[in-house]
Amino acid sequence: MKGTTIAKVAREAGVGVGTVSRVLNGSPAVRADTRRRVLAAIDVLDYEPSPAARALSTGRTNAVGVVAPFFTQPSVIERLRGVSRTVAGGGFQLVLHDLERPEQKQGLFRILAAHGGVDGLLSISLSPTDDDAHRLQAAGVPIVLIDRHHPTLPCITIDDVEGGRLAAEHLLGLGHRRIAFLGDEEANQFGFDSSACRREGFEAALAAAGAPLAPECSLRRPHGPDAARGAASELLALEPRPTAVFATSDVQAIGVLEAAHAAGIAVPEELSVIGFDDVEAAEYTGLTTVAQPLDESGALGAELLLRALSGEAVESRRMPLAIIERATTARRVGAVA
Amino acid sequence: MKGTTIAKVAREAGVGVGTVSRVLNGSPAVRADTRRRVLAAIDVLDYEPSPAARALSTGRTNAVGVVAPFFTQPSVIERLRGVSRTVAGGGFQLVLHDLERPEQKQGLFRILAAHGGVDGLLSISLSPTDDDAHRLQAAGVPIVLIDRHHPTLPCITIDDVEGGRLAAEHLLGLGHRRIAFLGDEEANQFGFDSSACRREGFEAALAAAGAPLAPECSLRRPHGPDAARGAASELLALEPRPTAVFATSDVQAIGVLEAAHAAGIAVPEELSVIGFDDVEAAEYTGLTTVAQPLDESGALGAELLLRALSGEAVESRRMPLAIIERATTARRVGAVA
DNA sequence: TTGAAAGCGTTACCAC
DNA sequence: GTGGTAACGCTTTCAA
Repeated sequence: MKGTTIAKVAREAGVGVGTVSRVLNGSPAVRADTRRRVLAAIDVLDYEPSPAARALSTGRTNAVGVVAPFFTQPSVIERLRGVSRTVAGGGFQLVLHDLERPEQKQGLFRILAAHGGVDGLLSISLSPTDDDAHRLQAAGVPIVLIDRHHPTLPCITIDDVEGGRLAAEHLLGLGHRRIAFLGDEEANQFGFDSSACRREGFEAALAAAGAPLAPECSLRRPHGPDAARGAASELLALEPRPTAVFATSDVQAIGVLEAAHAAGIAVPEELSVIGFDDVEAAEYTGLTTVAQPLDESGALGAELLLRALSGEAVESRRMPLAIIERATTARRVGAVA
Repeated sequence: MKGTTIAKVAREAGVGVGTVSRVLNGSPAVRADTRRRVLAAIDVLDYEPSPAARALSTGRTNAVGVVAPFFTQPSVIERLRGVSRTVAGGGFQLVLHDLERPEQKQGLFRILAAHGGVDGLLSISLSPTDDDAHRLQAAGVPIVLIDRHHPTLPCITIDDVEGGRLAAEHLLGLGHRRIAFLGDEEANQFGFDSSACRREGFEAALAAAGAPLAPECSLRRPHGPDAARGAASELLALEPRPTAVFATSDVQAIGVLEAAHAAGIAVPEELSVIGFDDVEAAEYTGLTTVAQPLDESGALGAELLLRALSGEAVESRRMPLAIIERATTARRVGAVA
């Protein structure tokens, strides 16, 4: 019950508050029958300790903060699932900070770094400034980055360049030569650069195979299904029309699928489409994609943070990538096997 | 900086802690130039107040808890988006409690009800027990339910029965007579009953139109795409085959779409499919559905909670429903207009 | 093994 | 207007 304090419990049990505290915290230095009396009092009074008082006294909150551009990308949700499971499993609360606009990033880490808010931080797709990183370190607040590189902080990442290369090779292997690219705008205020890296790897592989990406076949648009649909329409109106498209996210790839459908272009017969991420919607839509372990990346990041919280040194990890071949890519008609 | 306390700021500014506190809390009772000195000291020392100390002193945490069966249903995510936006807008932190298994519900509300954790609670699709509800009230912790009815607590709901009726009427209006139903298992440990209510309204409307739901056409399965696919296959193997299916969630409806595709049955030409919720995937897949304002329900729930937190009395709200006609329903072949 | 008391960093009340 | 001080509820050290 609210209003029930450790002092009342102590009085009820006929012991000192120190003893109640020891029972609460599982200290072995309490005689068995004293413990029983205290437990009984706790039960009778329906006592629940105050997290605030505890936090003030110990300096630990038992909460970890998660900073994420929450709803911009479904992939974030899947990462969050892994984070949530692991954080809860470790007995921590999860304080979620959703960033919808880049300005909100300003000062967020700094506030979180200051004493009290959270014991540790998990940052999805977002990186603190150098200044914030120093602050966090000075404050002793560990942070783990997920889906973001950083020179000094522990990160859970993938090799985006390699991912682009994998997509290119898959398409190339199916005999495609005129291949289009659809990615995110590369100048963005959050500083996301995975789309750019994927493009790099993709372009390099294409060039190496003697089928360089034509400028008119390379589009970069704001992230989201609508922009993707529009961009895809442009791509499909090209002469000659590309026989395959690589989109740097499943969301965009699905936009391409829709545009193709609207234009009466059969996938994969007339157009192959490959995405990136392997979000749930990719399974729904039968999308071939470059899969990264989303849920696992969140879980691993959280696990690393938990370890850092218990004093262990942790280091960055790189997650594996794999092509999941579903129903949207096929051998180019007329291609030589 | 961690370690910087209000006392140090006071010393630096040459004032008492009370004055610093007043400045911090925007009290007008501070002379302008004193305020300036304090602000300067705060800046120099890079001071950030301790949430824990503040919480202990004021009894308020500035955090609201959100309890949700987080990842079982995509619809929850969309609700969460509205919640997050509104909660953050109100200057509160969002503490997320994901329930993956029903047992976890045990004790959760009770812990949250106790002093300290959060100032208020938002519960998505989940209801506290009567005992917990009393506890919350006794503790003065307001709670608002989203997507769940409750006799005494404020709720944001929809009329599920009406939703079922809408789906039936849409299909009936297109000339369908042999219509199938696919819903969730009605006995579940979370106590979800929206699927059952939708079925009720659906069945009633069908019966009223003289086209009662055939027993073999009514399937209830565990929620999720896989089970839905399986169930849909059964439905599609029926003789005579239903010409339309109502699934009580978009996730299940998408499973039906997949099964139809796999069986080579054309949608909507040979089979009409209507879902429920209008999640984002429904847009991707062109699914016709009974739409409920998911994001808005979260936002409204959070808004109500914020009001309750500021002492206002709040009352339940019912959200509107609407058929969104996309590409998966069509007039039955041979039906009389 | 236990009790008493000193913090932890705020806010809020009470004098001045 | 402003400074000092008593809470707030817990953990932890120090004695006993």
